[in-house]
Amino acid sequence: MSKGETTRQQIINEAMRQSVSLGFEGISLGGLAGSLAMSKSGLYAHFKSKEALQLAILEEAIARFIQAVTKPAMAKPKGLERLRAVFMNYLDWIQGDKTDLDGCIFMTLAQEYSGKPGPIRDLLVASQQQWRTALQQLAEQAFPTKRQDAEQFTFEMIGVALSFQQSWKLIKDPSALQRAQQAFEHLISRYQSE
Amino acid sequence: MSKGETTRQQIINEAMRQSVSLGFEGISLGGLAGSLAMSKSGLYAHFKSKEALQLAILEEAIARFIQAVTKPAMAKPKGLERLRAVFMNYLDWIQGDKTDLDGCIFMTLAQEYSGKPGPIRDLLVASQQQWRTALQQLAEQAFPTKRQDAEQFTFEMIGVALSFQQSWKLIKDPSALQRAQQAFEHLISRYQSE
DNA sequence: TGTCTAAACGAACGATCGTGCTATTATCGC
DNA sequence: GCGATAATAGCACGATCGTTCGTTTAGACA
Repeated sequence: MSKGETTRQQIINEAMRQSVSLGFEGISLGGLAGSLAMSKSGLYAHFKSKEALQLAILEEAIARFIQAVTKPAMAKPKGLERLRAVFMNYLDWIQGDKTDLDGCIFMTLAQEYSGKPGPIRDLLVASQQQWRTALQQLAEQAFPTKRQDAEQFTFEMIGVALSFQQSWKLIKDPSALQRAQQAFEHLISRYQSE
Repeated sequence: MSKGETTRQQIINEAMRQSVSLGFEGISLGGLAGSLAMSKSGLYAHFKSKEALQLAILEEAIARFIQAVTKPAMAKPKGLERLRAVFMNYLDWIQGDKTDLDGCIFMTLAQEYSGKPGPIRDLLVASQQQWRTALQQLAEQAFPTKRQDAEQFTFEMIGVALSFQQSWKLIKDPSALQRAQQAFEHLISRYQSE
């Protein structure tokens, strides 16, 4: 990897970390350059615009999410076990201990770009739909007798994750993780019944 | 009401509307003044600082939330019916048709101030805890035999609301409302069983 | 090692940010 | 209606924003 590509990755890495809490509008190129101990213009030379940097961050985040949440679960056997693994990886992703990102950047951007059209929103929505589709397929495999309810399952599972992030990051409720796991188990047992 | 108090309310009103989608950092006093067809300094004279304006917005939002969600439900009989009314009002609040706020400002601020200490975060957290406590009490009244599970119920119900906002505002899923209602009914029937 | 190209820098741009100050205008009690 | 006072406007401030420029430093390959 060339020198330029290396620093470009470092920029994206640091920018991604800051974006989790500050959002894409909250990060500044000057502040970023300061965090990386380099000049603002030197940093800017790696991207055509701030929006191009934001898109690069989002693309990198999507890749990391798949790498951290989806992919490792594929080692598990198809069905409930795989679904459970994805959920646990998802909670880990939200906690951010392993990715040192404290929080889920997609939840930050979902708020920021709910009412703001443009290429960033488009990519974000596309990635979210892809994620929901993937979850839906996992649910169909886990509950083959209730394939038509997989979309509803996805809706509720995402809700558990969102509630977890809010309880954990904002309220700082120490029982948030336990509550999320318990909610997931109840959700599962509901779709297993009959 | 004096002239000053009137325009102060208009400022807060417009600022609140913009804050839902842009967040508290995203609103600018210049832009706000432009939207209200008044000078930036004329607007600024009503508040000691931008943060004071933000606090005023949040206080007003809390008051409106109670007025729109909590209070009307008190007309319903104690128990499940009242709990259901609160949930429905909550969904209305998130949709924002009646408050013309498109979206729940608390969800926007929850993201923005998760990792940003200060008086705004303090007030936001306090209001959220109050909201959770209120929901918990409603759940205890609705399911008297499962009083120790009321906190878990609250966690999951908030998750349904969060998932609804995401599906409705970001993904624009037309079945979001139905999914939320269905999730709530399943949640209720779980706590009613036995 | 010398040369060419890539990478980083420093300075400056116009614009906008939040925040003061002073002056002008409108409101309200007598 | 007049005078005191509240409300709004105008202007400028230092700072920071994203962006562009020309220059200098560093890396990569011959």
